[in-house]
Amino acid sequence: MDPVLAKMLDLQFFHQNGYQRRICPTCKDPFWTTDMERTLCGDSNCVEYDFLGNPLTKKPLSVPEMRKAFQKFFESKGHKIVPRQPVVARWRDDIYLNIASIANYQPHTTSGEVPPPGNPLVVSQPCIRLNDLANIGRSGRHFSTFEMMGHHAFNSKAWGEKYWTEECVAYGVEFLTKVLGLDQQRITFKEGTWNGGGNAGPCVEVFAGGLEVATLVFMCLEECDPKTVPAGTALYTIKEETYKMMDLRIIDTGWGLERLAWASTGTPTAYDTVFPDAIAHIKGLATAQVRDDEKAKRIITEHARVQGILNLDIGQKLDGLRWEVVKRLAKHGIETNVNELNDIMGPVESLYGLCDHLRCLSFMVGDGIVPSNVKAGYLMRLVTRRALRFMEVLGVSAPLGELVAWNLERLVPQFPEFKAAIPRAREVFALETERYLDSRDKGLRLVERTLQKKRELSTEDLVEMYDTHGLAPNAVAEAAARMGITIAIPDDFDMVVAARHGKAAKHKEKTLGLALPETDLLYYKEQDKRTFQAKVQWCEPLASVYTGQGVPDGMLFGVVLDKTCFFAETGGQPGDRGVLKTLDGREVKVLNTVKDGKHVVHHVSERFQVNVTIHGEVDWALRMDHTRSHTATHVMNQAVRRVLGPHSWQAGTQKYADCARVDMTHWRRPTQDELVRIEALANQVVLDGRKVSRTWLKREQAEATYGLQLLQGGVPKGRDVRVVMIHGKVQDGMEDKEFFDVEYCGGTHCHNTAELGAIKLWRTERVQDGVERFEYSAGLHAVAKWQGTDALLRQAADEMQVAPTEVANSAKRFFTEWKEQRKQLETLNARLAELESKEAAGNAEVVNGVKLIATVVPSAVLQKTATEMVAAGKTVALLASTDGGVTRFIFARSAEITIDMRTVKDEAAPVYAVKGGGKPDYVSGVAAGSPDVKAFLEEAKRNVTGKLG
RNA sequence: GGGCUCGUAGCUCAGUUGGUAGAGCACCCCGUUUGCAACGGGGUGGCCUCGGGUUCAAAUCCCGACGAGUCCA
Repeated sequence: MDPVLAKMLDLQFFHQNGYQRRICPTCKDPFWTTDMERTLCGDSNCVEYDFLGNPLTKKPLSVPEMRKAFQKFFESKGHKIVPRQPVVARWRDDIYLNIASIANYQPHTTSGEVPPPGNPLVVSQPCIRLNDLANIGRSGRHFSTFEMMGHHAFNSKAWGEKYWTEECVAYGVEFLTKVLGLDQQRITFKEGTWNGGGNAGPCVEVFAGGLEVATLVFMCLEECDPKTVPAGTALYTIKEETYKMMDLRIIDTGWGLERLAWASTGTPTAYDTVFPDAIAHIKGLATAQVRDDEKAKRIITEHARVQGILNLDIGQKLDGLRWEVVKRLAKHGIETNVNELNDIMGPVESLYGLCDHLRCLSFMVGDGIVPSNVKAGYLMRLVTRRALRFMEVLGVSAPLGELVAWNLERLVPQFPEFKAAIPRAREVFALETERYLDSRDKGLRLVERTLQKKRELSTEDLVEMYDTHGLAPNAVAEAAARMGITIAIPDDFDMVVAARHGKAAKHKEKTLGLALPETDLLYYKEQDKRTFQAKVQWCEPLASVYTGQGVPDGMLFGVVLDKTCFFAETGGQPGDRGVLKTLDGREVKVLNTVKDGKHVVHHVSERFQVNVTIHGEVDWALRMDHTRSHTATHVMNQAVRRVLGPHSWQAGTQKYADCARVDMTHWRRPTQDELVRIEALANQVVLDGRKVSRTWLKREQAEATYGLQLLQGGVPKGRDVRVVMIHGKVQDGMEDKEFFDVEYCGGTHCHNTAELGAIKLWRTERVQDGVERFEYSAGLHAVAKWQGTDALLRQAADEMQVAPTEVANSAKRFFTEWKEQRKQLETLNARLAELESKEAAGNAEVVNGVKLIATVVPSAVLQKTATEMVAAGKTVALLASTDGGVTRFIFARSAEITIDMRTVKDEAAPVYAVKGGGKPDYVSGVAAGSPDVKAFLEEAKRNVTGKLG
């Protein structure tokens, strides 16, 4: 560790309270302890648990009790208790799920911009981490979902000095020893560094009884680009990233709520402490035997004890691991073998895993995630499918939706907001279960089919089955085993899959890096102002993005003004167009307007001199179209949420002049009835003539008032945020609010929804599983859409010569009749072909016992007649048709004749310009150069006669 | 956001280098047996998702649309 950072961990607290600094011989890390006998650091990798059956605390505490004890203690130390955030990290664009309590305050508070909701504060934040899935249910301490209890202090000039390292560690020790009653000798502090979310700092990990219970991070570094920092800045490298000291110093602590509760009970695994009710409930539903005899109990307990110390890697083979455990159990005086261990631990691990996943899914569905094949929804599907597999192993036949609902009901006392999610959970998981079963059955059929053909599977096949059809290799191997075929899963399977997928590029915002004062955005001050005077600050050529649209490279210029009324493209709203005029009368078109950092760049095709005064004029008709599209988007977003439910969340938008679209999450396609209701509600809002306001607020104030629904449209930067609200009290049974919609938004908007005139929802599309795209138009463009569909209907009605109201009926009748008549035609053609072939057969020449037929038939029955003729046996059919203006032919023969009809065709080709081909017994084509079809057939007949003779 | 795969009878799917659209199940009829199940024979059922293109010829190849599945970040 860097000496500067290391020094921060050399605490007076340790020296004054009898701690000694030692180096752990196993992991080589330095640690602090008051136990003079202790040599090992206390990490679960280095020592075995010593608290199982021997709790660390005075009395056992449940999860809610432990949470309360923690919050009350830090409240007594001046911390404000703040509410949790959802498990889906909607305020972050770099992670999908909330992974730490500090994540709630990144990036805007950790950057110093936005004050925290309390300083210092304490929060118990539910987090979801899916990177250790293989350990969940197995290690005894890993959870997919856990609560990270954090006490955070943000020290800065602006926000004041709260407390730093000394107090932080002192609080921790006081909480553990005074509140929970731990013996100080059982606590150790291991030194380390921590990084994440763009920040880093030295830290101490707190261990007790062989269990890591907390990490106390002294966050004082921020990520930086070493090329751009001023010379002489001290740089620190942590895990290959470069950091520099920041102005803020943040106390970032993470206490494992579940682990502390576990330490207080000393049950065999943390799962027994965290979800005893769920374990009992699932056990009651399972048909698989979960052993709970005395030996099994001892094995489970000892297994948990030794498992803690073993490193479980995802890639590690389970058998090897089991064997390690068997050896370790032997040292503890328990005789067993891998088979027995598998029999006992297999069902137990599935039981624990299922309970964990039920909790995870409860939080996911409760906080509004919708299963999907992208983003957070994909992670939800992943966990759902794992839960379903655990249920299969355990023989639990109750619907997954019921289990999650059961779990949610038990969480409601702690998380009342989950109550509304219970009926949704039943529906969502019923649908997901169906999808899972469908996809699995389909996959297994594929495995069977493939194996019937090949009897083996290559690595390529396995990868294909996983990547394309979602079939895990072990599921494939199981299916193959049932067919008596053994499939070897290659060790490098994961790597082969990974190699198939390219690396995702880290996108970084590119800017021109102009050293100019910020552009004054007049459209935020006076949105209705369409003309203005300004000074040119900068004008340089840009690489043209308009090639093919009349602006060649080198002829596109970017103009930055000191102020502008031109709206710059952001948040899915296109940039303004218009003109820039100089005082001497030159007039230049603005093709587009974009943002570049804090500057607005106008795209023009002529150069302007810097410092000249120009007069700008915005294309107002276009601006108003964009404005209506934008306000209509807010109306539609909220209309969708009111009809489909509050879980439905915006996943992207784009506004155009004549239409706009919004992508919303939902677990299934909306029904026609729902679409009708959405469109009707949107138009009701238009009809209501609701006020639309645009207000600048401080971020913390806006979020305290309106919450996370503000983030529908994305995550704005900075502390000053613009809030767009559609006013008017709404009572729709779902919720009772003083307003219809409220969002962060930087776009232009109508003053009143009545200005929209009307909204026409004219199309929906499933852009991803779980994401529905709604396309609509506002104002006269909505009218145009209605007129468009009206015209189509009229056109269809005219074609059918019926009234528009009769179009559906007539179309149905026409289609039915068309099918019937087509069938009749086929029957007649078959009859005709039969007659043709009989007649021709009667007149056929016989050469060496082979009937040789050469005749002209209607093209409609050409093929059928040929088939008919050769089916009779010992026949060569040389048929042609001349209707339709082309000479088509088929040369076919019965199976027992050996002539290759392709050569007959080829030999006629030079004379008659024959094009065609086929198989030895059947060729077809056209004879383009045949004015006389009879001569053509005669020629072919002579040829065949020769070959028969 | 990126990648891969699939749309053929009511269902599950074949369909070879482009060359006569198929099987099993289901359904209907006849027969045998009869407590049911079953068995034998025959039959009904296809805008090969849609729109372009290439070709003498497209279910098949190419492009696009629509619909569905799946993996990765």
